[in-house]
Amino acid sequence: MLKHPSFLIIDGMSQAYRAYFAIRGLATSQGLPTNAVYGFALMLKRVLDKFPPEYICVALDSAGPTTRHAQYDLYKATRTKMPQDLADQIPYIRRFCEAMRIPVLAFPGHEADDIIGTVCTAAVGAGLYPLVVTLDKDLFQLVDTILILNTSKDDMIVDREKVHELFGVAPEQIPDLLGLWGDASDNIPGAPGIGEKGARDLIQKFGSIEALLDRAAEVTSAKHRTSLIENRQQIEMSKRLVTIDTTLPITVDWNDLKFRPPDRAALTPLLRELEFTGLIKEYLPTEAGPVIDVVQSEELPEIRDRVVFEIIANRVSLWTGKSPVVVVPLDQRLKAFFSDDSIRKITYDVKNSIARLRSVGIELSAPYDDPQLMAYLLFPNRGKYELADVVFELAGQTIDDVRAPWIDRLWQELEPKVREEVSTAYTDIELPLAPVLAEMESVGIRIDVGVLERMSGEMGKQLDELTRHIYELAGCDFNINSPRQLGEILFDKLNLPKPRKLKKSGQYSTAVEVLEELAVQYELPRFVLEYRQLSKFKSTYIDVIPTLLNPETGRLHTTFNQAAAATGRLSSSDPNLQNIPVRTDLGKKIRGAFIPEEGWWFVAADYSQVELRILAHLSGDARLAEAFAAGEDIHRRTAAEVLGVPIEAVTSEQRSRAKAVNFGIVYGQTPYGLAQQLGISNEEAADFIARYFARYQGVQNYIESCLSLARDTGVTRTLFGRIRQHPEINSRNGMRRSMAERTAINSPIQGTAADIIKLAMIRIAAELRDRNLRTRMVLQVHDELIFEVPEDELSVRDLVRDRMQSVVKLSVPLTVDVKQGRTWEQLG
DNA sequence: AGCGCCCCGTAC
DNA sequence: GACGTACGGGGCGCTA
Repeated sequence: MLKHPSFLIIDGMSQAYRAYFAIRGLATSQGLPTNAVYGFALMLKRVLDKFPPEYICVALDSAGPTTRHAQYDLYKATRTKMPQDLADQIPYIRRFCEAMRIPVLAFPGHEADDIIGTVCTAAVGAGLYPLVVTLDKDLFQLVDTILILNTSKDDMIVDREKVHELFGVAPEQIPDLLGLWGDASDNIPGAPGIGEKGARDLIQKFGSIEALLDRAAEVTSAKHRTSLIENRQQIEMSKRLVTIDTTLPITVDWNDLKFRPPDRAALTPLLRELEFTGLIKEYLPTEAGPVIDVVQSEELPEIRDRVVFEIIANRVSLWTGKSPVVVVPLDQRLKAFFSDDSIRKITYDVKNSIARLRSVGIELSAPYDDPQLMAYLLFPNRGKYELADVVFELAGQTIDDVRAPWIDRLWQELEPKVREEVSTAYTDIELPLAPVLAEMESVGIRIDVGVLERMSGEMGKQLDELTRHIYELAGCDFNINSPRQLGEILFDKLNLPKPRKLKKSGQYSTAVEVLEELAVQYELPRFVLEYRQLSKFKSTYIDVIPTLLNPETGRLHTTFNQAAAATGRLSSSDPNLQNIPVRTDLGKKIRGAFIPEEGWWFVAADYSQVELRILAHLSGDARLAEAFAAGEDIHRRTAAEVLGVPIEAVTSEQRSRAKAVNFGIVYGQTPYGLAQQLGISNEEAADFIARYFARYQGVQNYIESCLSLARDTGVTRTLFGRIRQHPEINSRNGMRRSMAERTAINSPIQGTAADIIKLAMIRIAAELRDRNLRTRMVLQVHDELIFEVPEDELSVRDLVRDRMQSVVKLSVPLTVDVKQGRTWEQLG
């Protein structure tokens, strides 16, 4: 990813500050505070190891007023003075840089930002690629000229796309954004009443502060419009203040900035003086050889039958079982290695590795293994499967930058267990699914951004209006988004009938059931309910999705998390496309923004009642199986059975109650839960459930045997052997025990459904490929697959239905409904 | 400022 | 307390 020759610039002040606050209490035995120097040195080592540059410098502020103070006498006026024990460490940071032979650039009257801007501009002119280590938002305006490395965010590299993702605007619009937003730490006022969100919306719409001020009359929010008109000069000045000057009168001799090895004679005593004994080893290794060699791929060391690989940025780390870890560029020369079927390739997070390899035209060939998927299958309750977490849990070790040997160690430990415990789920489901998911993520889904933008504008207006009404009815302004403030207004100020209090916070609940009940009688909660829905949809979907689009293709690329849900389901994030609204009209409108390629179709195929069918299969309940075999409306049939009425006589009310019971059974429902759901008494609910079990005794017996097995073994399994532990199944704490019982009932059912659709995805993906079809799978929503299909391939509807239905043979039929449409909405 | 927890709400 | 699985936004307190 990084281009060479690279030029590394450390924003010394921001790094010193960060280290100072992040590390507390570090000092030498003499009492000299060293936390900032230490943090700085640690950061530098990490950065140099990971991104060894050709040129390097550190930029520092100088004491005294700068050109910005001349423009604005209150510049940084509110900033508290640098703490003395940090100021005392700055000379040591300078000495440290000197010993490292890294030039320090600082010029009286000029800020580090402007120095960085000027030097980087010159560097680009000299054919270098600057990488700036900083936390300062201002510098993001230079991205493209530079890349930014954020060491406190897992070494995130910020490029143009990332700036867009973080701020919603292009790098060159950052001064406009900050000019409106202001910057409290530098005492830059910005536009009063316009915060981060407001500023972003306005800049996205108008492009720049100049255009915005010219066309202020077009601004829809009255608050924003007034602020813009009244504070014109202040806003223009704010923009000037946050704009980085790239034209300082500095000349750079690139020979001085060449990256050189440290001056050992100076560095050793300095590190001793600072008592950084650990760092002496890091910076001045005495061991025979380096741990990491950078070599060309022709020089790969002798390979054994398995090789661990990891791809970071544009480098591939390879580990063959003994030092060194070899680091090679990610390019076509590795093709032979990755397609060699005599080598077992081991990588952590194989979906990601496959995607990275495909980006350079390499396909990962079997055999391969992924200890992350192994850990997920063996311990699905963990929730997090970052390498560091898993190593810590399994080996109790804290890992460092050299990760490949840890991956190997995990593989050695987990591989036999996986083969013993969850072989089918691993070999036949998760491993072959990874390349399918990688492909789906890379394909993405097309978005009609105009639909969302129009909705956003309209909803913004409605929200402004609702806000006005709500404030009026409340008799004061407050934050409607704050459940606490809302609760106080409704129940303390206005004395509406008080609801239950929440268990963790003791606050009044303002959940939808509570507000709906109040809404029968009062106006305010009605408005709040409307506000809630608008604001939820706008902030979660409508305003977020456009910021996540690939700017070149206009497509949206979610991440399908393969090691996340304890039951074996996938999850989706950034954005979560598995919870796009579907029920309300507004939700449908959002789905209308998801579109296939011009002239193509969406085809959706969903399993009908898959969890109840699985329950029928797993339980062997004859009555339930019979209903499915007969192709009956299952909820209607349940109502008829439970209420003892003919199926034709079931009312829609009765059917909907039966539906709630059917769902409840799958979730391990209690009478109380059902009563809440249906608004009936606990006794009625208990009676309903009892009648259900009397009619469906196979289901009752299944649940009992499932619990009994869980109590004995501590685990449950799906039809394909996917395991889940239930450690609290025998807990003496009743609440925890009940929770464990519910998960023990639900997991085999939900997990089997997950296994089935995953198998179908693998089969369908293989078939689409083998038949050279252009149709592509774009989404999975637990029991539904969505495809993007060219007009002349619409016959894949039959293929998809058939493969989904036949992927596993159950004692009841699996049926799949297929629909097609020109938007996602039309698939509903 | 960044993180984690809480409340709330969306999906299946 | 009270029906399973997720993700995520905003509020808010804590910490650094």
